[in-house]
Formats: sequence, C-alpha cells, structure tokens
Amino acid sequence: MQARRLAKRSSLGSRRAGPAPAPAKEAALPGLPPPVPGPAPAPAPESWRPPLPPPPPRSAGAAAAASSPVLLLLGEEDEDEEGGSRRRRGLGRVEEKPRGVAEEEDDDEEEEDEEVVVEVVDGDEDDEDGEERFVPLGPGRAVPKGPARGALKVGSIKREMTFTFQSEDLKRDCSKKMSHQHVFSLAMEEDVKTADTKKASRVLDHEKENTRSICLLEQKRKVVSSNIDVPPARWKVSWKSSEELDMDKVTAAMVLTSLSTSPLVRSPPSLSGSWKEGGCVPSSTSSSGYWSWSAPSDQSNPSTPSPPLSADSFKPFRSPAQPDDGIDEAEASNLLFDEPIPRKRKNSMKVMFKCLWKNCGKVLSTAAGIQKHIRTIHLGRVGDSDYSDGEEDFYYTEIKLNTDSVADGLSSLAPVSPSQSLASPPTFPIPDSSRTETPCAKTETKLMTPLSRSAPTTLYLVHTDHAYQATPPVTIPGSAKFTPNGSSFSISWQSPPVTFTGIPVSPTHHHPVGTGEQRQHAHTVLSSPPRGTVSLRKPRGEGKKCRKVYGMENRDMWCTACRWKKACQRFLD
DNA sequence: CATGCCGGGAG
DNA sequence: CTCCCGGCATG
Repeated sequence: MQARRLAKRSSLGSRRAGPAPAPAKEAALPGLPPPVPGPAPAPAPESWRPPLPPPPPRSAGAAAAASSPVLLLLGEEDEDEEGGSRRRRGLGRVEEKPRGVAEEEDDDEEEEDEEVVVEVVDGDEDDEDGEERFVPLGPGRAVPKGPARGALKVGSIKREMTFTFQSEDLKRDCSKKMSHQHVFSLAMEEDVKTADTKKASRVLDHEKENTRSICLLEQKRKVVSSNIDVPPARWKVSWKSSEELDMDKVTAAMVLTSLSTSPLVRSPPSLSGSWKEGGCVPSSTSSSGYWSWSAPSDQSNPSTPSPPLSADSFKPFRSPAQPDDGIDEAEASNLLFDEPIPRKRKNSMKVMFKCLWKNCGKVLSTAAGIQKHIRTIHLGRVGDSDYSDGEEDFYYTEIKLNTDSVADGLSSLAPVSPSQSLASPPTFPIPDSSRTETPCAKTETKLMTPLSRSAPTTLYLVHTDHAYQATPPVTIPGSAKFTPNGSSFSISWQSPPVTFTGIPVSPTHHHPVGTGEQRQHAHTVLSSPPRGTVSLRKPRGEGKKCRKVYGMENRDMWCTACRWKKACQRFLD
C-alpha cells in the first residue's frame, strides 16, 4: 500500500513542478496567495480534504482535516497559499502542503516553516523525496509508523509547535486561542491521541509554549503538517469553537471560514464520549460543539443526535483510520486523487440543510434541526422526537452556499472529475457519492445539452447523493456566479426516501422539472438535426430576387445578401 | 443552366 | 464583421 501510495505521491510530487495534477486547485492557488495568504485559502481546502484525513493517523492535523471540513480548510489554506497546484493532485493536500512550503514561500513564513517541518517528517517516512506529505495522509501507513516518526522528525521549532497542539495541555491553550481554527484544534487533538506523538509533542510543547503566542498562524499550518505526521491508528478530532477574538484577523477569518464550511461543526455537539485522550477538552461547548471521534470503533456515537453527516463522515474517515493500512491506504490515496478539486470549495461556504420532502423546502442551518423537522413534521414522530432512526437523513440534503467561489461550483460542473470533487463537500466521503452519482449523471448528461447540462446535472447528482447524505451537499453559489449560464439553478430535490438507488426517479416530480425540461429541449434539438442539411436549406425563394430584378449588370444594386450569395434580404418572399 | 443559398475562408 | 466564393439543391 504504502509503496503504492508513495509511488503516486512521488509522481505527484514530481509533477508538482508542473501544474498538471490539479488544475482547479492550481488556479485557485495562484489567486489566493497574493491577496491573502492566510485566511482566504483556508476555506477552499476543506473540500477535498475530508477523504484524506483518515489515512494520516499520525498527524492529528491530517486526520482532523480529513475528518472534518475544518481541518481540511486549514490544510487547504496552507496549501493554497503555498501552491496548491501540485498538492492537490496528490492526495493530499497535506502532503502537498509540506512540499508546498518549500515551493511557495511567499505566502507565509509560517507556512513555509511548517512545510519545512513537514518535509522533515515526511522525509523519514517517505521513500520519495517530495512525498512526505502524503505520508501523513496515508492512514494506514501513517498509523504504524507515523507517531514515532512524527516525534522524531520534528526537529524544527515549528514542528514543535505542531506537536504542541498535540499535547493536551498545550492544545487547550492553543485551542482556546486558536479555537477559531477548528482545524487546528482537531489536528492537535488527533495528535494528542497518538500516544507516541504526544510524548514527543510534550517535549516540544514546553518549547512551544514559549513560542505559542508567536505562532498562531503557524500553528494552523502546523496543524496541517502535524496531520501529516500523525499516524496513530485512532485519532480523534476535537473541535472547539473559539471564543477568542484576539487571534489575528487572518486566523479569525480562517476559522470563520472553516466553521461556515464544515457542516460537522454545526452538528450538535455530539460529544463523543470517545474523546478520551483528553486531548482537548471541549471547554466552550455551547456553540461550537466539541466533537471528536475515534476513527475505528468509536464512531459509535450512534445514539447521539449527531446529524447523518457525521455518520457519513465517519465511514470515510474510518476506513483510513483503520489499522489495515494496506487496503485503506490504497483507497485513501485513490480517494485523494479523485478528489483533488474539492479544495477550492473551501472558500467560504455555508452549509444548510434542506428538507426534501415533496412540498417542503424548509431549510435549516443545522442537521439536527432538519432532522427534527422531518421527524416531527413529515414522519409524524412527535413523541420520540429525540430518537432518530436515521430515516430523516433521507429526507434532507445538505446545501452549501458558496459565498465566494463560484468557480468551485463551476469546476464541479465541469464534465470530468472535477465535478465530483467540488460537488462533494469537504466533509464527506466523496468517493462514494461520486460513484453513485456517476451512473445517473451519465444518463442525464447524454440527454442534456452542454449548457443546460451544467447546472442541472450537477444538482441532480447532488440530490441523488443526498440519499447517502454523507456525500456532497449541494453547493449553491450564493453570490458568485455559480452557474455558467447565470441561470439560477433551481434546486429540485428528489424526495424518494425509499430508493437510494440513486436513480433519478423521484416521487415528488420535482427533480425532473428543471432538468427534465432541459432534457426535452435537448431531445428536440437532437431530433431536428436529422432533417438535415437538406431540409434545413431554405427553399428557394419564389419571388424575384435582386439578381433577377437588377440583373447581373447592376449587381451594385443588389442587396448585400444577394451580392454575397446569401438569402436575399430585399425580396423576402 | 440559371438561381438561390449555405458553409466557409480571407482580410 | 464584411466580402466573397465554392458548391449544392432546386426549378
């Protein structure tokens, strides 16, 4: 597994020089770096990350990133700043990041540092030179080796910082400060989880503490790096909402972004009792729930109200986290590759949950809320509102409002893979959804014309995904130009709870409407062509034309069309 | 063959 | 775009 991954990574790494791997990302990156290194980038990253997280057990950050959008964001940010292009492609942003550091210094010193750190770590692990980042990502691999290495590797202060996060105490401190940065927290926690890592981190922590203040930003980045390192089989991600406003604006921005982006966060703080490691204590639980989960078995938060999303998220992550590195890693890597694009989406997005019930378009900001809504309103389960059998999940879908980057949406729409990545929300395992979607998409796509296709198709797919919920929420381009056409894409949802087959058929009828129409048009268009050139040809005009009227001698008098041997405009018949 | 136009190319 | 033309279809 690892070898494979490495190979991929390496390839990726090598590519990094060339933008090839991740076009979208690259595009994104360029823009971001200059303007605002820190904050801006953050949001985007989320999208793709999710998948990765599991793999990089070693570094809490990585895990966190993977698991939670937030983390992703952080990672992305860093990456973005650095130079997303190469990373993206690879699996991991995380990996890239590290590398990216070296590549892009411009963004932030911190980042660079982090990156550097990462590299160091990676170096140990990675066979290839550049790949280090991946290492972290690679769950399987990471798990075994990860922790120890991470500790050892950490040589640079930055690293220390990162580790620090890991340590519980430090974490707390940091978390508070950084609380905004979910990612950070998560990463840290994860780190903490890893025993090995912790040890190392602790040592480092002392130093870190000193440095602490200095590097909030760095920490963020660090987190990323840390993610990479952490291998631990189980990693928990804990997220805290931060109370402090003190943090740098940038940081704050990032945090906000991440928050908005990650649905998970919203989810009721299902505190997983699991966060045993005690890494971070959910000090401020209220708004920001602190949630953590252990990758492997702990997920069982089942009873918890946690929204379906969380559940979904778990799956993806989980696999990576699992001990079996071999397969998991491979998958993870694949996933990563597949979903390079997502990262863009990171930009600020709001996640909303929309009720898919036939005539109910209710949109709530929280999964819990929507679930409750469905249970009580549609499922008629008044009494046991608290209890959810999961059925509700089928009736609502996650909608992302993309504030800034429409591009993402567009990219998602793009014919190829990009769509997947984009579409898939950072939070969930994109792969599954994409798979599911694909079939439908194809069918529809055929029918649709290019133009129409873009928006509707995507949406449609999304809807389909909805079934699994975990998968990508629909992204709605808020202000930006979401659809190329500019047409507001009407979102039609499939309601069919029962069939998750992913089949388009929806009891509600809704979905077809928008899409359907387009399809029809397409059909029409298609059908017409057959007539062909011949039929299309304008029947020869009966009336006299310029030529006849004026004769060749007076060609100057002809209408231009006639002169040009075009259909006469003067004598129209 | 004369017309009427379409599809393209060139500037 | 504007001009022109090659060519095809029709009458």
